[in-house]
Amino acid sequence: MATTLKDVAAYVGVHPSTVSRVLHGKENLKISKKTNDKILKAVKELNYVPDFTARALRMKKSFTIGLIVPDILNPYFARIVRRIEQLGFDNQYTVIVCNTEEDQEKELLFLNQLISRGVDGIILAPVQENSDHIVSLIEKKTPLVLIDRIFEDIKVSSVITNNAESVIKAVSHLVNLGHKRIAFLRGQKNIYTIINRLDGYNKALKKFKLKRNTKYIVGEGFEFEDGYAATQKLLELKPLPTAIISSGGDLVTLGAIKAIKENGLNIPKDISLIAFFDSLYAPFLETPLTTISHFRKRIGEEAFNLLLKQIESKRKVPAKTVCVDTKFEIRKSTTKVKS
Amino acid sequence: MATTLKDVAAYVGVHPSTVSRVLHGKENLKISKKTNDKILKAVKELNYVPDFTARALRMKKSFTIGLIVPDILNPYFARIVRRIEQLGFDNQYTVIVCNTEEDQEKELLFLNQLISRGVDGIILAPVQENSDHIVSLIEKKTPLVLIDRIFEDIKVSSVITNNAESVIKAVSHLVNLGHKRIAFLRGQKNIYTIINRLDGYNKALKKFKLKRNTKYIVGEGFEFEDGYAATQKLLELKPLPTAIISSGGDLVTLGAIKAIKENGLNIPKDISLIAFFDSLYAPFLETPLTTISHFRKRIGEEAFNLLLKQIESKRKVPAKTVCVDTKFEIRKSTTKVKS
DNA sequence: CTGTTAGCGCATTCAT
DNA sequence: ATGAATGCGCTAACAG
Repeated sequence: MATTLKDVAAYVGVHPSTVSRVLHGKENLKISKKTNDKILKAVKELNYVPDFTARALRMKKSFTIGLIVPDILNPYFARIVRRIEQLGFDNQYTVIVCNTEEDQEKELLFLNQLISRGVDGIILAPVQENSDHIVSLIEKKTPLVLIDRIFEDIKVSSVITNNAESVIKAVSHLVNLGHKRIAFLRGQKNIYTIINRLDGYNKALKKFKLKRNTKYIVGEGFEFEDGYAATQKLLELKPLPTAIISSGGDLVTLGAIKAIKENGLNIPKDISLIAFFDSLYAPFLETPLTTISHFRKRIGEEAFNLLLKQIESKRKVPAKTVCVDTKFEIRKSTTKVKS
Repeated sequence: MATTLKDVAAYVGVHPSTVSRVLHGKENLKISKKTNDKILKAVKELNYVPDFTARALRMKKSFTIGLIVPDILNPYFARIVRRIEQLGFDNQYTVIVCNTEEDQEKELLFLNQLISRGVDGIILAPVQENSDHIVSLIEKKTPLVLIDRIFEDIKVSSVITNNAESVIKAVSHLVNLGHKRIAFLRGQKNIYTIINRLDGYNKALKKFKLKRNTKYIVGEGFEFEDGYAATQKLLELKPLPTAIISSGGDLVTLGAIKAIKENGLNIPKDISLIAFFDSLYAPFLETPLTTISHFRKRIGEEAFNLLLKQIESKRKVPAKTVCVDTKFEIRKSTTKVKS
């Protein structure tokens, strides 16, 4: 049995409430130095640790936040999660991380679990098949911050990245190298991020007056195998694309690389590759990758701060969307088009 | 305000305790189907979600476990964490993940935080500078499982891997390729895992009658830069080693690769490399790596099960140490020694 | 079968 | 400056 407030109080010979007051000591005006010291000493001696559960129940504040992401194995989310945990630690918040694996049902389950545990707020990268539960969360005034993926018709604080612009920059780079047939490996479908990247792709085609070939847009999933399969399909096409932009993240890109290699093609000699890629392995790959990467720590920080503001402010904080830039790094996977 | 048991009870016209019973329905023998249904219906209608905090306080059981690892960005731990979270989810436990960053003080802080939050048990990959807090944890009978790193003089359930044997296998492979000057890039010092790997290295040298050169044993840290610096030092040595075994994990190995490249050396032509490496990028690197990797999911499972057994058993469960095998995969980073 | 009572450990309001 | 009383939401022991 752990020692409680009551134990400490009995030990010193005061009332539990006095001990409680000393421990929080907002207005020290109201406690005699003598008992204060005695209590502090007793706390040490008895090795008293406050019971967070009881406190949470009483104060209706758990000093816990929930963080729901698709998958912590994804280096993109891993880094964001790490940063948020760090900031949580610094600010006395515990963070509970949940992995949806892009499963909408799990997201809902986790959300309820977190609510039931009385978290003070939630940071969520939603699966985006459905948004009803998110709306109802907002209605209940649960502090909430969306990352990466937002619903354009729902007003809520969020942190996103400038996906469209990143792709335009990438296409521009390829165009400068003489590429005209640029394929787009979408990765997952129907996700805000991907939709925007695709949007950037389309805009770029228009801007640089390139012909749009629907067959050059492939990919439905976010796993290694999805990238592999989609790229396979791509490489069976008649006029082969001379470049691919992989927007599905690290795993999808790895799958794409495997497919390209298996088709006896060389990166970048036969085909150039630009990828949304966040792991630090990019420079060490067989062909060091030209990448679009994220300032992941920054994203974590923005999200945490946005949430903390909501939690700690008594009044409703107006929704705010922060957009974080991406980083374009040219390495060896892009080169001039074969003439 | 969320709806409570009381609200539901009032709505139906029964006593709160009845609602509670229905919701847990152990022995349904004791509740009339009629009220049961009425209550269930009310729960739905009022969208009642039980308050975990209150329940935890009352039952002295939080359905939460703590998981403390050095760093979730490390693919080794990331996968283990993911698996444990998954199993937690399946078993109705929430898991709180903490990253020590190899900081002993942080470990202690996290431990106290977890205790204070009333976790039902803890899985810990300790920093291993100190073990007092772990001993006192055991004395308090907190269910505990150590992973990866254990203290030989402390009896507690744990999951480890057969480090020494893995290295012997690696050395054997190199010896078969004709290598005689094999260096050992330790990575971090004074960690159970590393000590054992080094031990395996020494045993292997003896077994294969290779001369031991203290200068061939380098490395003190677990970061990219540590691997880079240690390898630099190694490559300044007079008779260059013909092979390196990197025992410091993914980041250290990446650092080593960078150093080797910068010295104008080729893997494996000039120098062979075997690494403890767990990310799935290994086959995609410039030189696909010959690796010793872990069955990380398995490790997570063993740890979780060991913990769950302790948590759910009423009587003390005898400490048990599970050893999980490693996987040796030969790729392109090892070859016959130059003659 | 169901209501009553009690209390987990704490913070807080009201006394004094 | 401190004690007493109350209750957060829930479960469990005991009645009936």
